[in-house]
Amino acid sequence: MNKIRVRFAPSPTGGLHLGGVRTVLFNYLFAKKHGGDFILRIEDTDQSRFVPGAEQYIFDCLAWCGLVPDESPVHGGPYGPYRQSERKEIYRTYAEQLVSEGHAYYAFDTTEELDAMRERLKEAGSQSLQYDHHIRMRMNNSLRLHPEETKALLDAGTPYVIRIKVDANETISFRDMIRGELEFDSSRVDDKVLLKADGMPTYHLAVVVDDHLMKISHAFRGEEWLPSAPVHILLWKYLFGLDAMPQWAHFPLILKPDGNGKLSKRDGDRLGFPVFALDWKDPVSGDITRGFKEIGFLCEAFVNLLAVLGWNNGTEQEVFTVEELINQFSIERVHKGGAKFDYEKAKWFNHQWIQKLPVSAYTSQVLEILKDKNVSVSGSYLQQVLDLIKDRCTLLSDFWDQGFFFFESPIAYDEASVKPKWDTGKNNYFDTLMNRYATTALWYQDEIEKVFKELAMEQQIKVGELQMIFRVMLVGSKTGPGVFAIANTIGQEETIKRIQNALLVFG
RNA sequence: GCCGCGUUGGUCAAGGGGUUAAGACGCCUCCCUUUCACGGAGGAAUCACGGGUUCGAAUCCCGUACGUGGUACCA
Repeated sequence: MNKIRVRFAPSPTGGLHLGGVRTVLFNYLFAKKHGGDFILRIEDTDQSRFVPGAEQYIFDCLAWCGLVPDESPVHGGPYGPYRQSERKEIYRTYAEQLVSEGHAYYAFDTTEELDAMRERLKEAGSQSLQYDHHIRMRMNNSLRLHPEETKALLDAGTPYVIRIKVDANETISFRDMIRGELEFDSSRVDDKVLLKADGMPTYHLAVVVDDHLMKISHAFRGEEWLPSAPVHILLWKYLFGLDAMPQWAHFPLILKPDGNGKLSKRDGDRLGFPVFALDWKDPVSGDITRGFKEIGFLCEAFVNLLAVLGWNNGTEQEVFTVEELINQFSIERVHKGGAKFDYEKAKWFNHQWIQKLPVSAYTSQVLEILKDKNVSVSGSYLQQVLDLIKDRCTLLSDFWDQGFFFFESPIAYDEASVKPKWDTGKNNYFDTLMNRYATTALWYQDEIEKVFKELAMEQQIKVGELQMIFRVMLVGSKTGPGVFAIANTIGQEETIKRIQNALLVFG
């Protein structure tokens, strides 16, 4: 058996969204599981849609996810170039070969003529508006024209495209690793353009040629490609033989959470969640679309949640490391039906990974968040804080909301909770507590709590109420981890200072 | 319109002729915590519909409905 080789072939037209990254992931997992190669090929054949920076962005996304290609325009490899625009001349050769073998033809129809043709078909009540065997003999192409006419047109430099000639009444069948045997009636397949007037190939020609030249063994892509698969099968048959054809699999779509349809960037904006892996800045409008990374996702969680969107291993396991995924992945267990994206579940995965990983794994990322808040702390102090509050964090950005009071004194107090409980007794208690804490020799959690409770007992005040007030003094609100753990972490001096500050407000 | 693909709780889903139809997210209740979370224990909620085949159908077959993708010199 030949070496397993798979490819992901995006076009650099904008941000890389969930569905794209999942396609990468499934390709990657399949390759790694079988000791194969994962190739990244840039499909930049549509010059009108080229977006500067989009290619680099794709590499950045892959790098963040840890899905590094074995071969690509930047990683190199023996089958380059890996950018289709740099392979332009290769495709023409194959297109011409198809023409000379009678499987394709030159078509000189202008855009206007094409529009007129569709208009006529529509008026005639035709159910299909395709350029196919029904109408091709009425169009301006080398099938209908005399060879001399065609030659004259060609010699005159008339713009033309090359179209595949799909014969009617043939059954085109192939096996999809996810969906099983699939059959199409060639009569319904149109004469797709293979080579455009600008000399660039369309996707249809380019995938087949490149998959062959790059020795791709398994061709996986999104379900949106299923309807054009017959064209690709035909091309394989005419060009390289069906025996050489890779095995196919078409992944289900990722759908929007509400309503219906394919998940798009717009849905994320509308519903308030990211759909891109990384922040994407539109080079024209300058608009920034937030990415999973910047919103506070760990790459481990992102990969994990994508993996189980349309795949599972048949057990109850949901949290997987990449190694586990590589080990257990199988195309056959990928679903046929599309899945609606659920952001709540996505966040749950991130929470799981924040708990699963040692805090040292993301300390530096939290440090970045703190830097934005103009807070600088030592790594060891931060690590201590992180361990205390990670349970309550779903996104990395939550570490600020859940732990800001470890880095700065409260600026406002939940007075509504404290006022009703406040009296001279409480005032006296905290005044004394301050002094006791000032003389506490060993500052650690149990001791802090012991001093606190002993004083409460002496003054015969209920500990519960005092604890709540103490918490508000240290934090500003009634939230956070154990109050004595907080006091222990922020330290003796700071604890006393905060009591003092609060006394000024409540007293 | 035509062609393709799909359809198990609100969502992700296991199960592929006999099950009390797993589990997870979310939701609700309770416990824990004199805070808020986390955690723990429960709960509500499902085989799209109609016909077959079969002793028996979520599971196999056929229709229908619904959804979705394609129908470009875009990928």
